[in-house]
Amino acid sequence: MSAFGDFLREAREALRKQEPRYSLRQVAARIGVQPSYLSKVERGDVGPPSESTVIRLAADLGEDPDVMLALAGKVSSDLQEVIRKRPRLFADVILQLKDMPDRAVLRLVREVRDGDW
Amino acid sequence: MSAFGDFLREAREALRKQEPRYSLRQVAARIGVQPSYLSKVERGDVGPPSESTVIRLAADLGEDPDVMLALAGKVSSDLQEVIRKRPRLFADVILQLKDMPDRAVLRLVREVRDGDW
DNA sequence: TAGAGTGTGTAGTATATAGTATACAGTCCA
DNA sequence: TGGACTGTATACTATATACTACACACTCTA
Repeated sequence: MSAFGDFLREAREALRKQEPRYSLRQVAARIGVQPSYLSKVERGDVGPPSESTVIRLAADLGEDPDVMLALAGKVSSDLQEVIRKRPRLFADVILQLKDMPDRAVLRLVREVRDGDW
Repeated sequence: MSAFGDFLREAREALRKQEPRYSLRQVAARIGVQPSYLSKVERGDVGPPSESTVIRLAADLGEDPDVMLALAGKVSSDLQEVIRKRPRLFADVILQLKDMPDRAVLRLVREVRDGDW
């Protein structure tokens, strides 16, 4: 049971139904890893790849890199920069998010997106 | 110039003014690392320590572990679990936070904290 | 029915991470 | 003025990370 691997395999298989260029081997070739490795990643046999590999993967599959990085349990390096600049603030946000029920987070996201900040 | 190291040294030196038990060597001994290593961390000679070491450090100095982890550019493993459960949602929040000015984030944090979610 | 393409199993590896071990020079103060 | 303490420099290291290389069995189709 691997969140990242499952997501990856489903996304790739969905694309593969339309275009054969989304076979495991061809994707692996395009993003520059061995097919055996990508296979292991998809089956959760090994952990999620490095940040740069996740990003190349997201680009090839047309997925949102931030979502894929989140699934991989990583924090993108540009986000790390944001955090580093205001760690206290970020820690506060995190603290709130931890205890918040899903609907609250959803509401928060919507408010943030739609509000005039 | 190391955000984590500077914060650490300042926090420790401040405590040291009151109690000599906050010398570099004694802190190192209590949290279970070599003094030479802690010295390098404080001066930014090496990167921030591992998550568990950061947490022991925060506990010994009476600092907020989430703040220190944020300064270390890390995401605590329990937060990673939260993210893993709803990566899309989190990616959305992150996306917003990236572009938000400081005052907006502050306001957001306050609203979240004080609001009845 | 051979050849191209498919996914996967096994074994090994380069690099980064997160430190250790020991030695050294300076300070404090009894 | 010598012992206990301070921080730091140098050299080395165990473990984890993020893969590679290659071989194998299967399927599809021309």
